[in-house]
Amino acid sequence: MDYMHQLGNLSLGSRLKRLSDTLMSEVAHIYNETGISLNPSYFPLLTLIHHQGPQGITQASEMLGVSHPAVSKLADKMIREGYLIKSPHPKDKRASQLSLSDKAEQIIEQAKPVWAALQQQIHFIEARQKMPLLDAINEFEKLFQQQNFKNSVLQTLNCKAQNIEIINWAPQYKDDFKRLNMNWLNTYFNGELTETDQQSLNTPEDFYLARGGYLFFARQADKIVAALALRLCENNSFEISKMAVDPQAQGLGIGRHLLLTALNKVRGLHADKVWLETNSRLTRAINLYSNFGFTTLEHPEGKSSYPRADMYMELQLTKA
Amino acid sequence: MDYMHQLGNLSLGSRLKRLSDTLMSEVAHIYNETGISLNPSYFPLLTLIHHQGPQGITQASEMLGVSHPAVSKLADKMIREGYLIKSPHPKDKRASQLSLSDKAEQIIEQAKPVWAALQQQIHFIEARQKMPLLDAINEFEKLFQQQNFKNSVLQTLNCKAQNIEIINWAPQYKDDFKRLNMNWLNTYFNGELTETDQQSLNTPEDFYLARGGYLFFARQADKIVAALALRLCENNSFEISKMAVDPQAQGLGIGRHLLLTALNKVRGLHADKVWLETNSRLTRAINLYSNFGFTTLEHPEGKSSYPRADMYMELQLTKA
DNA sequence: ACTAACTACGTAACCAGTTACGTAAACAGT
DNA sequence: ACTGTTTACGTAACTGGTTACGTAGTTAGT
Repeated sequence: MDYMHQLGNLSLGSRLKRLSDTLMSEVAHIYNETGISLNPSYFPLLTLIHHQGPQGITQASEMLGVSHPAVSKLADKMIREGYLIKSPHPKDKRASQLSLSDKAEQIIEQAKPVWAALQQQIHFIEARQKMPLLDAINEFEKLFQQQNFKNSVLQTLNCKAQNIEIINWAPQYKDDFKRLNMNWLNTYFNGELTETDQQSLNTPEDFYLARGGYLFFARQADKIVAALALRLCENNSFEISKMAVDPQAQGLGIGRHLLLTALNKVRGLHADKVWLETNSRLTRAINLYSNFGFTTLEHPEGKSSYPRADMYMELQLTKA
Repeated sequence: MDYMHQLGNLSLGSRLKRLSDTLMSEVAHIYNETGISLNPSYFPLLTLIHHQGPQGITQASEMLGVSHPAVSKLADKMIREGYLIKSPHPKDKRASQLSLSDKAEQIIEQAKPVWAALQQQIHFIEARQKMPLLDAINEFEKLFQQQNFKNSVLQTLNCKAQNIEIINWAPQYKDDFKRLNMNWLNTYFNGELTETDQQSLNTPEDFYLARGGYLFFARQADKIVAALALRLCENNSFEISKMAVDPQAQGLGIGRHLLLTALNKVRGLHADKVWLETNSRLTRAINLYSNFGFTTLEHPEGKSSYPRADMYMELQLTKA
C-alpha cells in the first residue's frame, strides 16, 4: 500500500516532509474556513515581527531558518499587499527594517484564537502520545549535530571499502593485542606499565574474556590494525579500554568503527552504562567519545586506577 | 537564538520541514563524496522500480506520495539521462511502464553499501534516543488521522466564537444537570430511571463531588447547555457519564469540548484510565469517544450496571 | 452497443524555496 | 587614511514540487 513505510529509516526524510506537508495544508484549510484571508506562508514572518519587533532581512532569515532571498521575496510580496512596511535602518545604510502595518496587526489579533485552538489540539495529540513528537525531534536534531552524521557515514563506508572488518577475539590475535597497545603506550606515555597493564596485555583471555568481557579487533586484509577491550564491571556496566589503532591505519575511521561495534555489543547486552578513562592530551579520542555521547564527569571513586588517566567519561545506556 | 524553538507546538510543521531538509542535504553530500554521480532526487523512483518492478506513472506517484506530474517530469529527465526506459503498457494503451536500464541497475548496486551505512547510522542515533523519532512520527500520524484534526480545531473555535464556556459545578446548576439528563433519558430511553440514576441526578454533589468526582457544564450566554460527570472509581480510574447536550445546542462541538476538558482534567490528576458505558445506538457519541482514542472492550465485570448500556469503552492514560 | 464516467498521462502555469553572484556599506588592521 | 574583508541585501536562474486542465483510452450501466 504505502511504499514509504517499507523503507523504514532510510525514508525518514520523506516521511518528515510528508507529515509536514499534511500539517501545513490542514492549517491552511483552517485559516481559510475561519475567514482569515491570509496566505499561510505569511504567518512565520508576521509572528516573528510581532513578537520580536522590527527585523532586518538577514536577521529574519536567520530566525526563520530560510535563506535571505526567500525572506526578501516574501517581504516584497507582503509589502505590496500592505502587510509590511520597509524602512531604512537608522544607523546602517545597507540594512532595512521590516515592521508590521495596522492591517497586519489586525490580522494577527484575528488569528490568535485560531493559533490557540491549533496549539491546544496538537498539545492534546501529544498528550496522548507515548513518545511526544516534538521532544523526539529535538532529541534527534541534537544527536544528529553531535554525531557529525556525514563524516560518520563516510568513515563507515571507507572502512568497508578498505576491507576493514571488525572481528572478535581469537587466540592468534594475542600478540597483536599486546603489540598495538605497547605501541600506544610507548607513543603517548613512554611505555610505562602498571601491574594491571601487564596482566591485561599478557593474558587478555583471563583478564577480559573469562570475566565476562569482550575483545574486538579490526582486521585489514590479514593484518590486525586495531584493538579494543570491554571489561565487565559491577552495577551492570562496562569499561572501555585498550583502544589502540595502528599508526599507519589511523584517520580511516577504524576507531569509530570499533567503538560503534563495541557500543552495539553492550547495548545488546542491556548494560546500564559504559565508562572509560583517558587523558586530556588525547583530544582526538576524546572527540570521538563525545561524538558517541560520552560525557565527562568526576571520577566516581575520586581518583583513577590508571596513573596516566586524568579524565573520566561515561555513557548512560538505560533509557529513563 | 533560534526563534523556531520558542513557538513550540505551533511550529511543528516548519520544524519537520527543516529537519527533513538537513537530512536530505546531508545524504546528497554523502552520495557526492562516495562518487555516486546521481541526482539524489532520482533515488526514490529508482528504488521503487528496483523493489517493485516496472511501474506506471500514476502507480509510482501514489507509491511515492507525490503528484503524477512530478513523477512524469522526473521520469522524463531520467529517461533522457538513460536511467529509465519507458515502454507502452501491454494491455492498456493509455498507460506506460517505467523500467530500469542496465545503467540504473549498476548505480543501485553501487549505492547499496551507502544505504546500509546510512541506515546503520540513523539506527544508531535512534538507539541512543529515549524516544525513537520514527516511532513518534508513526504514532503522531495515526493519532492525527484518527482525530480529524481540522474539524476538531474548527469546532473548538466555534465554541469560543459562540461564547460557550466550560465551567465547574456550582449549586445553582443542580436543576440544569437534572433537566439535561432527564431530557436525554426521555429522548433515547423513554425516561426509564434506575435507583442510581435517581441518586445521581437528585444529589449530584453527594454522588460525584463528595466522592472525589467532578461535574462540568457548558454555559452559553447565561444558559447551561450541556453537562458531563466524572465519577472516581477504584484503581485510580474515572467513569464518564451523564454526558448530555441540549438538543438546540447540538452539532456545535460542545460535546467534544466538554469531553476534552474532562480528559484534560483526569490527565492532570494522573488517573490510569477513563471508562464509560454507552449504547450502540448512539453512534455520534461513540464516534466522538473513538475520536478521543477510546476503544471498545468487553465489560470487565461481565455485565453493566446500567440496564440501557450495551457497550463498554475505555481509554488508557498511563504511558507504557 | 452506446454513452457517461472514470483513468492514465501530458502540458502549462505557478509557487516557494534554493544557489550564485553582484553591489554598496561597514568594519578592522595596518 | 586606506585597503581587504565582511555584511546586508537584491537579482537571476534553477529546482522540485504543486494545481488546473486537456485528451485519449477504458469501464460500466442501461
